[in-house]
Amino acid sequence: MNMEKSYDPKNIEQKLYSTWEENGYFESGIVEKDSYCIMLPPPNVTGSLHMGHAFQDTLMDALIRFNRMRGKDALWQCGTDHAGIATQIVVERQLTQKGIARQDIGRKAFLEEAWRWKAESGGTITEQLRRMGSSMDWSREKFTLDDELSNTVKQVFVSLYREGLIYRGKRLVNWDPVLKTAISDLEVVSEEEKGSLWHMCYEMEGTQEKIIVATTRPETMLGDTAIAVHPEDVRYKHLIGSSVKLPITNRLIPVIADDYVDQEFGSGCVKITPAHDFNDYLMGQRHNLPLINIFEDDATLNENVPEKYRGLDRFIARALIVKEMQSLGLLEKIDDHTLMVPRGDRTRTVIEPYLTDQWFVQVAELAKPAVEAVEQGDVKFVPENWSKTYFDWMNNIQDWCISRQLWWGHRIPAWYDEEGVIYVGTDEADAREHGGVPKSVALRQDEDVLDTWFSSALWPFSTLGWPEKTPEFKQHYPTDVLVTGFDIIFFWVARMIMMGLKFTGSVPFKEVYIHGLVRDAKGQKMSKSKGNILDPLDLIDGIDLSDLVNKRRAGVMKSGDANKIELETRSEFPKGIESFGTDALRFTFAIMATQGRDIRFELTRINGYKNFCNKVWNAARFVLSVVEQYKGQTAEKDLIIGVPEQWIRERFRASIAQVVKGFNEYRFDRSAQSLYEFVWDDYCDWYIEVSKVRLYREGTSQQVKDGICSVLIEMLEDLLKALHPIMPFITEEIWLKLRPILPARGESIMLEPYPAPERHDDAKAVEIFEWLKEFVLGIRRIRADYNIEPKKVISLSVFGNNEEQLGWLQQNEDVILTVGRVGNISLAKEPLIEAATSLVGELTLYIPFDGLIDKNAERIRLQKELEKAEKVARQTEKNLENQSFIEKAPAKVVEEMRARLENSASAIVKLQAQIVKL
RNA sequence: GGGUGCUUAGCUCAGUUGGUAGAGCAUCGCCCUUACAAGGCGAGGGUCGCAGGUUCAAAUCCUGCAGCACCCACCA
Repeated sequence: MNMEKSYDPKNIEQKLYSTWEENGYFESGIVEKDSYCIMLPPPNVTGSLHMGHAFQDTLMDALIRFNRMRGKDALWQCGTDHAGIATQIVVERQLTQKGIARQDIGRKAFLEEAWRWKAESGGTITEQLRRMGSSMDWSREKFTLDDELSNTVKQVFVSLYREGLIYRGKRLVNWDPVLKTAISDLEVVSEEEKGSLWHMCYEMEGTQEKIIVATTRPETMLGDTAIAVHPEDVRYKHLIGSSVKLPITNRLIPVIADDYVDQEFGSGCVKITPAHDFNDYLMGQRHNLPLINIFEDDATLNENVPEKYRGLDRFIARALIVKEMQSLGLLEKIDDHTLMVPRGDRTRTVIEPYLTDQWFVQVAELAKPAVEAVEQGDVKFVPENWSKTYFDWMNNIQDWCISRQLWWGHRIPAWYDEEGVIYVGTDEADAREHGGVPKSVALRQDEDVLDTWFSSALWPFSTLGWPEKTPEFKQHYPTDVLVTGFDIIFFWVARMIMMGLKFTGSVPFKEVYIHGLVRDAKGQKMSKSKGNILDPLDLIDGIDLSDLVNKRRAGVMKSGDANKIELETRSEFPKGIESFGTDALRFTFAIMATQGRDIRFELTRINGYKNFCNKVWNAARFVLSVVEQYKGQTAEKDLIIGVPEQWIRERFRASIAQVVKGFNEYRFDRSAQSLYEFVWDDYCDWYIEVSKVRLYREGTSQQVKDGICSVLIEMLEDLLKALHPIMPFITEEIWLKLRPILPARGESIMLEPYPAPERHDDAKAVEIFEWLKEFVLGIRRIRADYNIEPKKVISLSVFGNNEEQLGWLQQNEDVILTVGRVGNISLAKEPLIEAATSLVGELTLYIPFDGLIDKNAERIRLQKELEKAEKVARQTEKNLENQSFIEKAPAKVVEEMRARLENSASAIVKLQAQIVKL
């Protein structure tokens, strides 16, 4: 059996993945087994994998593999999203570089471009998902613009429309003047920015009186249709009902009273622009004010403003308005002011409230059952506190603007006749039939497409073939868990719950696991523009410094920033990034996936877990070589299973119980931690070391040797299986090498049953082995404290009259002799003086000075031990002297406390005596 | 203006119904011992953000405060 001396993930991973995929191991069968199903949050089809994906995919894959091994019919439904805005921006940018605007080539040609781009780059992310080891069912891969999914979209749209839950109307919406499309509230991000508050003077009509209004957007004055004051404001009460002459346009507008106005802010007078502000719009409705739209769709000024301002950009117009007001002597003052500026999440441009015809979903009615589902626990958020966030949003939910003035997406299935009457249907024929429109009447389809999130909201059932009653839908819906980030609870999670309940009658998933954000080592959010992103593939394969620098510089806009980023990158990664392999990356994600906290990704951590991979690799290398050398033909029933064997089995049982619990509770950190400790501390540091002694020693019977070999193998296989959901590649690679010496097994570790936490009744063995560990540690501490050369063989004396422990000593003498580098062990009839001392259970072990140890040093060492014991004694005494402790604390705790005091007291006596003698 | 999370060793973080404060990395010794130097063996290091309260007992429960981060919200 040949294994390289150290683990090298290169070459192994991709080969194994191809085998798995080719053999169909990822595919769910519709079989007589319980389903376990996860929906992959579909990544943008033309996107590429970032650390957030890698993290999320690791967790999902761990769950899927774990449940598959536990005998479930596991389906990880995968696919990609057409990502309307994001993809359209990319394609438009490509056209712009060729000097073409999308309007030049028209809708049809543009869509061909977009599909071409999808074909070209659509494989990137799916290939990267494969590199992560993701065991998703590729045979069922979907795309949101597939015919099947598009049909679902149309059906849902038509059905909601006919029920009156979708309507079209002229409303003030968030308008992105760069993309020239409406966007939803969620796609607007408000950011605090420094700006100004301009105080402008308006003259009253007919009197000389002036009033002052404060505004952050002077240019919108061209669309003002009122001035509002508070009805109780004594300063302005007398003006209510009179008119103001709006400067520049010289229109007359009324002064109105509305208690929305805050008397304390600014001057207490508010200019009202109903067509360009959400509050003003509402106020306009209350007071029947006219709406004057002053913008074109690109936010240049339109024909409703004085001629000199027409065609100007809004910000240029702003400056000119301020200048003109100033020259008219109507600019009172300018204050610095920080305000929340609404920006588009894709374009970062300032969003305009803009009056247009759009399609909306009336959400309140859908939200109600979706809230109840979470209240009743049909959907559970993990961690639980996210349900509060969900409730807060759902209880204040606004109608959802679902139309986008884009081309890439699901075209709205609505048609208009000459008079603009709307006919909705799954296709034109259906719309005609439903609306009773004869063939002779020409219909034209709505130009707009649906918000990408509309189709995403249907993902859990559209991918399973709904509305057809497919076997997949029956088997896998509702799905088990949705794994996602908090940032799309509103965008996606809430909407899936609403749509799922509305159309399938049940929730789309039973649990929602919300994970944290992956940040850089300094705790900063990773972003291209900050130049601090790490590419998961670079962590897997490694990257040299110059490539890394170039990659990071490329994401940055300003060249000054790029230089700064280059410097930072060079100091943080002086040698670039070495190759860590997928398993190390995945293990890092898993062990850092605690709940309710973001994770900081540090190279030191992943490096540590790469070492862990190597540790597993070498343990396996050891087991395989040792088995080859020492294993005989002992029959199963004749194997001698010793104390260490019983102990390691019990340790595994306890560990695997923790691991299973961790997976069930989405505490991947605990599962991973528990596995790490078992493999390294228990299996490698103790069991393997102790096994060596007994295998290498002459005179060990073949039954014992075969017992050891069989448990070495058994534990190795079990730990590989236990680790497999987190580290799929290395575990498979080793398991395949191990398989020839295992009883009949299947083709792949991923199809093997997950180890179960079976009961072993090995309490005694555990007690003995833990005692043995203490004994060895006692020797090691003395050796280390006195710098006794590791090669130096020492003698040992033991004093004590605990027959049981003396028996353990005798039974395990060989282990102590070898692991402790001890030449011989003798029993002392009385305490020794000229020796270093260590207390182990009821026994005292002595290492005679023999010139190795200085008497004074030993006295100091014992003094320290004594202080420790005294501290414990004081603490426990304090408790036990307290009457109310004895009365009120549980008996078990009191008992423990007594035992602890007894132990420390006996240690104190022994240590004091020894110190005195010295 | 509301809301959520965080504050524990030098760093990054665990700490599950309250019952002797833990890990990894880093640091300091000693070892290239035939699975692994990507390793082994050992050591040092913490008034658990601050102030109160509940309790026999508080890192853990309650209240208040401070700092940091994030989310939501129409103050011109």
